[in-house]
Amino acid sequence: MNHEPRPHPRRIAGSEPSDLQRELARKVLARLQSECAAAGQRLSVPGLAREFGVSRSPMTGALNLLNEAGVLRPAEPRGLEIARDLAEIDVDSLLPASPLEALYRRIMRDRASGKLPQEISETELMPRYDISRGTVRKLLMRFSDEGLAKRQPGHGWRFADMLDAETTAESYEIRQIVECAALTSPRFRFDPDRAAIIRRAHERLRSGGAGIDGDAWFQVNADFHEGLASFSQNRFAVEIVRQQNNLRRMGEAAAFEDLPMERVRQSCEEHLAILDAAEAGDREWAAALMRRHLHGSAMFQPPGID
Amino acid sequence: MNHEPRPHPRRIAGSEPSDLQRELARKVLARLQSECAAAGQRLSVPGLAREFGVSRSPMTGALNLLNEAGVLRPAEPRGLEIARDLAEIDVDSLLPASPLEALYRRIMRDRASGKLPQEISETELMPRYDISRGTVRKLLMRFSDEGLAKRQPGHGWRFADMLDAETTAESYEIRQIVECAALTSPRFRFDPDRAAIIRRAHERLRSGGAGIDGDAWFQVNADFHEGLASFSQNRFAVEIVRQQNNLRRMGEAAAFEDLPMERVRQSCEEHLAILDAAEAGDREWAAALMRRHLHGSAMFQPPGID
DNA sequence: AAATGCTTTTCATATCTATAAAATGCATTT
DNA sequence: AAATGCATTTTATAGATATGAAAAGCATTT
Repeated sequence: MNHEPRPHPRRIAGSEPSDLQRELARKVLARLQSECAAAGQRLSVPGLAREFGVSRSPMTGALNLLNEAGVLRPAEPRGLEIARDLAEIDVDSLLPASPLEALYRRIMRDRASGKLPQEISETELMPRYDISRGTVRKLLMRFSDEGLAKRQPGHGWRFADMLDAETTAESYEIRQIVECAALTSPRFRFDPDRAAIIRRAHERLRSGGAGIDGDAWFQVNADFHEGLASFSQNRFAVEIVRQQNNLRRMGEAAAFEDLPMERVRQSCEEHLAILDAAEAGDREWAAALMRRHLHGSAMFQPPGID
Repeated sequence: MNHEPRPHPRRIAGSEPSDLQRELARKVLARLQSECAAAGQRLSVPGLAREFGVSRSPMTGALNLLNEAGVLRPAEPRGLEIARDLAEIDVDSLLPASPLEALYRRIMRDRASGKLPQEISETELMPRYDISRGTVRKLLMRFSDEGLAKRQPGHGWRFADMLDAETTAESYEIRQIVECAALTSPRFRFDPDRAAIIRRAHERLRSGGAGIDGDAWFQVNADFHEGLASFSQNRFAVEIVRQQNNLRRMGEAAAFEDLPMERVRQSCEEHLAILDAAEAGDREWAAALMRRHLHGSAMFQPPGID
């Protein structure tokens, strides 16, 4: 046990950042984009740390990462500020997902496509993806958090049901129930700022800019449904919508087919109409539209188009 | 590394059974009670194992435990059968909960009563309850499974909000939405067997037999709501009701006050009326009663009385 | 007062081996 | 055909240490 000064604890430029720092960097960038933040704006580490529920250390690392990537630049007399226009940046190519995140998605795809069985043991996964038990645990815990897997009583884990027609029908039913009720809840309160962000995302998509892949559409879609649910001021409603989104994400991971652009555009229109009705205070009408929207989507397999 | 014969892998009578085996034994006993199973009935290990989702090994251990406790006896020419009348048996005193289970409840109580903060680290819990890190993880994972705690991005865990008036109101709102919708779902299918079990439990409670503590009432109550939700044939509805029950269990763990017997009796009546309406096929009426039932309960603090 | 940059402290992960327990297989019985 | 009892294999937990990362404190700057 020696007491020599240890190496500098902060991340050295060029060394590998932690998974958390990478993910934070991606989230911060995405958030700045959705806010349409402009070059020159300074960023507050404590503020962002609070917003994302972490301490200053990893957030400092995340901003350094963005600095190295050229998104931010040192500000005078200190701190960091936005270095350039963010609208054109594609988050995924500038800051690839962390290895852990990539693995997570890979496993999800493998499960969705049937390459992984519904029930599986940790030791089965270790050699398969060449990872340690700890990593397996971390990944499975994340699946568990998102309601996509459960630990079985004795040994092993079990992925959630999905894909099959029955589960899909039940999913649409519960979404219809909860989302429509959220719209007509007495505690409903429309949040214009959030609505504006949702609208902007839809319009960008509708106008057919670059990078409209399935993932992008899925995210816009999920944000719409989650956002509307959040207007009900009921955290459980939001939780339910979020979990349903996760489930659908898993189902969709299987379908690699390109999405029918026409359907996407129509869904966008429907979303915007619902948003308009909600903003105008005509919540019964918004709920009716939502019911129809979800009902219409349910008719089309595979899930993911709504 | 030697190759001498290892000790017998099956549990030796008198040695400590595993947590899983204890919990299985308790569940099997409870299930036999609710079925009003009679002395002399033989038990099938493979059948029970399948029913509870485990392999034969732990189920064999669980039945041996019940044998040692005098609930079962060896049958001719082999196997085990019920040894005596089960109606009078109090599960908790005959087969105390496993140490892990006891710890789980203790932590829940401590959290509910404010002895534990909402945010907490694993290392804080280790010395506090004198347990290893592994045990802490297992317990926290269970809290997480039941929606009562979440891992935070960086370090530490965070228990779910509860108790405060706002969360309670949101909880009642979502229950009203989901449970009433479940009753009027087009896929609703009444299950007479399950209903009979629920009825029996209520009647036992109403007639004021021995051992009517808060826990017993809570369980009957939870089974009622979960059972009715299950008639909707929608697994997500059941999941939601279950999670809400877990939340309320946590909230209730704080309130040690004795329950007002009059309120319990009234709730029983309301439950039975809802069940009757559902059985008679008058589901709109059942939903109306349910709405009123949940609304009435919401007026009374603390939660737990419904 | 609030943010920054750095330091110190606390916390959790990685990795290993030993061991306990659950899952599975199989011959045998009914 | 299905259940039992026993044997074997597979799977996960326990315990302990080294190490890396996040949280928290503090002086300094604006």
